[in-house]
Amino acid sequence: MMSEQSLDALYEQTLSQQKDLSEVQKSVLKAALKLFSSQGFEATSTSQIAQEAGVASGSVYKQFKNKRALLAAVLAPLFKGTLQTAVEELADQTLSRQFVELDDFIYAIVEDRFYFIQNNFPAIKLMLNQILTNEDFRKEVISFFERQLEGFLLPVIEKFHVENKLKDVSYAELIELIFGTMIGYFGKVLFGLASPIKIEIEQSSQQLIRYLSVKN
Amino acid sequence: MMSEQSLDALYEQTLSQQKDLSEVQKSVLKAALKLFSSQGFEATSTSQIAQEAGVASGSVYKQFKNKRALLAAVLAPLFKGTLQTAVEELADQTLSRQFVELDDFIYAIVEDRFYFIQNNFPAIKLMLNQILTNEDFRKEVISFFERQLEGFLLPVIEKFHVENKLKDVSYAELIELIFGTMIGYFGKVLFGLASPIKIEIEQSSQQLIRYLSVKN
Amino acid sequence: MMSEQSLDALYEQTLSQQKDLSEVQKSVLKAALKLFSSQGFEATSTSQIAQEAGVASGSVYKQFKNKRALLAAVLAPLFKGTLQTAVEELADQTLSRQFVELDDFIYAIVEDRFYFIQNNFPAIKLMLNQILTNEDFRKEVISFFERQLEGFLLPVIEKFHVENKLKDVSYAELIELIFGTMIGYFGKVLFGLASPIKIEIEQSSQQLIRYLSVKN
Amino acid sequence: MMSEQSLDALYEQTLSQQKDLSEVQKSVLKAALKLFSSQGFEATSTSQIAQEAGVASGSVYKQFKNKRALLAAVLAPLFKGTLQTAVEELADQTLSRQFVELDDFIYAIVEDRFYFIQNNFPAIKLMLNQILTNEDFRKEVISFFERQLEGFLLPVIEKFHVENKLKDVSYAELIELIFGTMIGYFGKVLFGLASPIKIEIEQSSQQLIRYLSVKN
DNA sequence: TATGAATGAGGATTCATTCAT
DNA sequence: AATGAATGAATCCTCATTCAT
Repeated sequence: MMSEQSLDALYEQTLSQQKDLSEVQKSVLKAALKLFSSQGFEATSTSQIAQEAGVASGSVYKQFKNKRALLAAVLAPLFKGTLQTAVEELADQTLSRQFVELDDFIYAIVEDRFYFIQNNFPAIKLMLNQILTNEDFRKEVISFFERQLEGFLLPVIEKFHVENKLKDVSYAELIELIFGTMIGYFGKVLFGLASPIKIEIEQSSQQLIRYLSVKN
Repeated sequence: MMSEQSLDALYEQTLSQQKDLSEVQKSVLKAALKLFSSQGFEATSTSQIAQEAGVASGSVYKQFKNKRALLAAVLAPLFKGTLQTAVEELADQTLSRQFVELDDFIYAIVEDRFYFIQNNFPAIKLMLNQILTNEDFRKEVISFFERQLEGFLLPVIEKFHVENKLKDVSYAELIELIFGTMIGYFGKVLFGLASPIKIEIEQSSQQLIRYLSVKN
Repeated sequence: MMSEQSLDALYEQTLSQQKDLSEVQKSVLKAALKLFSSQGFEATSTSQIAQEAGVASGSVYKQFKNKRALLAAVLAPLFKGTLQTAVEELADQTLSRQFVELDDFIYAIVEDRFYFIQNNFPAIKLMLNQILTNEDFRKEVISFFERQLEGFLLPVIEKFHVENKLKDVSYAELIELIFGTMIGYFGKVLFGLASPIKIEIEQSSQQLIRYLSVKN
Repeated sequence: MMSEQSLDALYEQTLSQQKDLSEVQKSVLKAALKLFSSQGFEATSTSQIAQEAGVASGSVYKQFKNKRALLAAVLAPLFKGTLQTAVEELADQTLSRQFVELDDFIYAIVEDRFYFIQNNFPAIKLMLNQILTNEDFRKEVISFFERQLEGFLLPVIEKFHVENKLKDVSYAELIELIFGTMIGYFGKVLFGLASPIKIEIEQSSQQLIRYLSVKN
């Protein structure tokens, strides 16, 4: 089961909560995400965004001070609002399910994150693009991930360690494993090398389980 | 030991062999790599490149028809010349060493590729940047990797399969594992999460060995 | 009497009919005609045009894709619209007047064309400039002239031949005579050697009459 | 600028330069004439000329101070040398032949000038191009023609007037007739409308004779 | 002397941004 | 509010010209 709402859906929520964003502005954000993601930020012109959104070029500047602010508006909710929400949802959900078995927990994480990647591919691509060319943004993303993951991963790990179900891997090692798995899946999708998602989830979670579970 | 020469080194070689590239043009290429990699292609102006290279703006266009051709000149040798050479060197070397043990082979690959990533980080970052916003380039990279890896991986895998040292994993699975490992390391370096390279090599190769060796 | 409206006048009409051409763009066209004509196409910079038109340099490109398109916009109506209209007007007029005498017909043509040349000197100069350095343009002009002249000259010639008022000159010979007369007048204006236009018309038409009329 | 120096000054310069013009420089002049004439002055680059001439780009500047001076060098001899010589030759020849008949004189002039036009078409085209876009150059050409023609035409005209063989046309009218005939022929060649030159000479001279000779 | 690499001013063109309607 | 014409700074690129070799 995909626990993850698509970013677009969560986003829609976020946007409706912002009463000062008109339908027009929402369509601008949507157009900006699409074009920034596929062409890159610099290679996308504001008039192109306006055209894609079906509005006048001047209208882009009604809510967004400039092109940079539009980029921020496209990205900021991604992990200032949406991603955070998504992670919290995951945490709540995983905890609420009271995972008894490590295997189930690992599978749940992988499933959840892979669907997240699949559903939010354009936004993630755009984020990566920015990460590659913006030092400050890169740092912000890092600190965000660290804070988010730490908050919900540590208690669960502690639990499985205590129950002697998890091999003796450090927290850092664990982060790297999860991180590497996600990046690996993203890369495979990017390069068109990915199998159907269910198979990918199966393989990746099995791989992690083999590596992490004391049963192996 | 690291068999990999840094791209810069191999590049330097390639450049010296190209008698039609002046010192000025070499410095232009160097400046272009640096700036394209750190800022992105679109966000880098040719005059900025000229300034970084310490030449006049017009000189950028002496050997390179236009900005795009300069990008190609920065990237093309990366995997049309250098990377190919590097891969061949690895193949020669691994075969020549007549690896008896799978563990040694895995370790050698990981070591070799991790050093390659470390030494050529800017160029790889730039390549990734292009991959994210250029469909054709993405396809070229894919086909390149496929051709290169197939050529030197298949025989070795066959050998270890025959010797019953390698678990029953498909070629595709193997590729994904290696691919994922490399992307994972690149991502960690990108995010500043990487441990010292020797430790990373140790951990990643151990992980792969545990997953691939029949001994486990 | 001058039957010919000046190209500028006819042009103005054409422009007003084009609702998508703003006042700014009309002034750009006017400035372009003036400068292209006096300095040549290549020697005129777009910023010079903008300055002459009293607009920003970027505004030149609002309606005209590029400098070449601006040249086309300046020239195309000249003989794609206006000249054609002018020729048709002449044809209508000459036929409607039901010229009884060859002398009157010749005089009417010369008068009409000379006024046309006088009133559209800059545009014709520009056209000539392009003819000298653009093979394709030259061919287009030739085919245009041939089509236009044939359509309205042949019937009239036939009439006068039948009436035995016109000497036995071929159509080609006639074209050359008219052509040569017009070129001759243009050249004299260009070199500042022309007498007042009424005298020029008188002389040139008399010359043609002497050469063509059976009465001589 | 061409117009800065008088044609006379240019002529002197050119002459002295042309004595020590190497084969290389002659080929540069040839290339410049060819390219300027076919593409126009502005549209022709000096490196293109160098390539056409088979020399290094810097070599173009060895004898010619700049591109403008090269244009001058290409054009100046055209009418300070060739045309002048031609006119003088014509004068000598016509006088030496002691033309008894006006018809022969007219035929000789037409024949001479038409061949001149045919043989020097590229240079004339280039000259015309300059005339169209350079006010000063235009004026100089006019005064040159006037001076040249006056010198050798007036005596002959006087002769035929005295002999009562020439109709009562003014000198100005005569100039215009000759001028118009030449321009007409040039235009016809330019537009590809010219018949074989012998026929053109025949027709044009007959036309002039009919108009000028008292016998008609 | 001849070369052609290097220069940098200048030109075409784009595009983020503003503002009058 | 929405529009889109107008702006002009910035960018890519060319090319006349210079100069060290």
